Amino acid sequence: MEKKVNSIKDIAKISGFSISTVSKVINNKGRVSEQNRKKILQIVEKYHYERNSFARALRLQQSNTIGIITPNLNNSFFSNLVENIEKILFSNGFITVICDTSIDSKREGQYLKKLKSQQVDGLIVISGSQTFEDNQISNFKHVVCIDREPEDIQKYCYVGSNHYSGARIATQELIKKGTVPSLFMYESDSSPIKERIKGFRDTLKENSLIEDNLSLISLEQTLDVDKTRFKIRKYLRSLLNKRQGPLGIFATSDTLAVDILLAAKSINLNVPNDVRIVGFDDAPIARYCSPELTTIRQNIQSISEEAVEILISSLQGKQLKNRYKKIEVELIDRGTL
Amino acid sequence: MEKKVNSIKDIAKISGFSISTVSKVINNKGRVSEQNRKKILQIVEKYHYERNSFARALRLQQSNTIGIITPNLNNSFFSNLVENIEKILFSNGFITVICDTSIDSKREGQYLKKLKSQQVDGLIVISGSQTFEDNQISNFKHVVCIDREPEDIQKYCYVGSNHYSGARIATQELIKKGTVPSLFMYESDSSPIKERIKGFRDTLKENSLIEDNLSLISLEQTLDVDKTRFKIRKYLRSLLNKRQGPLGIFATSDTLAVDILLAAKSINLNVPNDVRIVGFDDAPIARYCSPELTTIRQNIQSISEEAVEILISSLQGKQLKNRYKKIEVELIDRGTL
DNA sequence: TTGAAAGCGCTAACAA
DNA sequence: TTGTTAGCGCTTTCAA
Repeated sequence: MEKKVNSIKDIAKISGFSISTVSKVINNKGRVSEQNRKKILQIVEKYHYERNSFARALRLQQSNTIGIITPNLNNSFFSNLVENIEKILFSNGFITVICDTSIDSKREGQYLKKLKSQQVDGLIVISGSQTFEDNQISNFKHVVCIDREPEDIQKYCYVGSNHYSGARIATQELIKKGTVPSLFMYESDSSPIKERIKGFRDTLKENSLIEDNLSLISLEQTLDVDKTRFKIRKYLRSLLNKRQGPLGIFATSDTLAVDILLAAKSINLNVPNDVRIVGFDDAPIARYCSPELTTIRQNIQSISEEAVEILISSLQGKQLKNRYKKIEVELIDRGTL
Repeated sequence: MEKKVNSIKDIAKISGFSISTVSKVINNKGRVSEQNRKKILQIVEKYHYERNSFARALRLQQSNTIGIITPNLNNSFFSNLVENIEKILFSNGFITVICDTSIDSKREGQYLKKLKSQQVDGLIVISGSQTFEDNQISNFKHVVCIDREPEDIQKYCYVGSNHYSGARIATQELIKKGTVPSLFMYESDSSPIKERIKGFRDTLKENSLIEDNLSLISLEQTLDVDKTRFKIRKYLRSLLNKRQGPLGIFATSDTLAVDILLAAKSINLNVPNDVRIVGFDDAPIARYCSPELTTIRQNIQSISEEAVEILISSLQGKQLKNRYKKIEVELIDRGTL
């Protein structure tokens, strides 16, 4: 039987050429006579030689590996993003290491450390901490942040949806339908949420609508489903007392929107007659409720593509014309408006 | 400013010890005086030194990397599994490379190749092809399959839910509620589906219920949501004609179950009065419909833990007592039964 | 207890 | 056009 071949040295020995000649052939670099190239290639084939990527990475000081930091994979927005990015990177010859931090900055730190020692070539950070532990992230030369803007926006590249415009569209539509909209959100001071709040407020103002204590409703993120819906019902009742005509609600996520929808139904409110709802994301769940959810769609495909493009440009040392990119969103009008 | 430290050599220089002493400290191996150990550790800390894993992998001929092959990340069952496994592996010191095949065996092949040249130590295959291209998977010494049983069950380790028992429970409950159950499924000949069908049929038989042409309803997987629901409505109407009393439906996934729920509502059928439904998985969506879905919960946590445990044992060369493990499922009774 | 040095497989600068 | 060789950062054997 053919003996095990695992190094370029073995190939060199078998073929009778030197290591460097073989290396040139394998990497299609430098000049080797056509004849010898073929000979060597044949032997490579025959013995199923595969170059050792560690030795290569060690030598080249680059790994062809990209790290993705994600808060979790339970959320369809994140998992979709990760899925897309991973595919695009793979087709560009990169291996992806996915790090699920569970929104735990300690874990995030551990991952960053590991990624460092893995010497990833670049980093994609989805909705990461605003500021990183020990500023560990500055250890990485090529970083693209997605969704949540990093504090030091000069330093890192960024791609995200135009949350401001999304919020404006949603709010405007709700007003058009004759409601005085409220915004329902989970407690958060992330940049996307801030932008949405701003878009919401600006639109209210432009329409000469006055904010009151029921305009912005902020729910604790820790609550379980039942408690969340219980709270929502309470708010809905208050709103019913205070507002004329149908209620208008802009929810900052589709899951929250569906929670509201379900809460409304449970107190015999009809959607959209009594309550009009616009969500955010266009998550799969938007089509799995009844009526189907009207929502602002984030273009995950574009976000992924842009992020990878920027990252690869950065990796190639290209001058980046666009370090900061906002992707447009779109109203998907279904049954809750 | 502290100058950049990236090798054990730097640490050696700074600390005044030799490379090998530093190495011993870092790896907690060999004997080093307590005093010096502390000194070195301090410097390691201070300079945020992380050892280069390529050099290590090259030297040790092992990567501490595990590959996960998954059909996709859109499905909460898979993404949950991946998330859990990744976490457990990470806490065991492994890096995970996640490969999303989109159920495309060509992509699967490419990934397997890449993983091979990355020299992953082991492989976890979630719901992979029954048989692999070119039998590439036999290139890997340590493989654990999850969910879908590999053809050559002798060769690979396996962990999955007890689908048979899950189907039996669901069917039995439906019968208890006075229905003559039908099973709704997507076309598939994967082992989990086969087992569920068998469980369903066996339970029917034991209850002296005769199968007819509406007992097993198989939907094309390619259909979009609207078409799927359209078909479901058709089947529902046929069932209404043929069956006495409330309809009983066991759906092989929660998404499908919710499709059925929505289709039923859209033709003014009340759930659970007119139609009783049991799903499978206990996906998040089960709590985002109304009424909330009664379903068979797969214990993703246990599956993940078992799979990793088996993989690690295999990696450590331990004799495996259990190469084939079925995890029990559980009925979660909510509002659709 | 500590250190010197070989060598994992690779690439690339340089020599022939 | 081809070959020799240094060295990437690490672990480990063996000597001091």
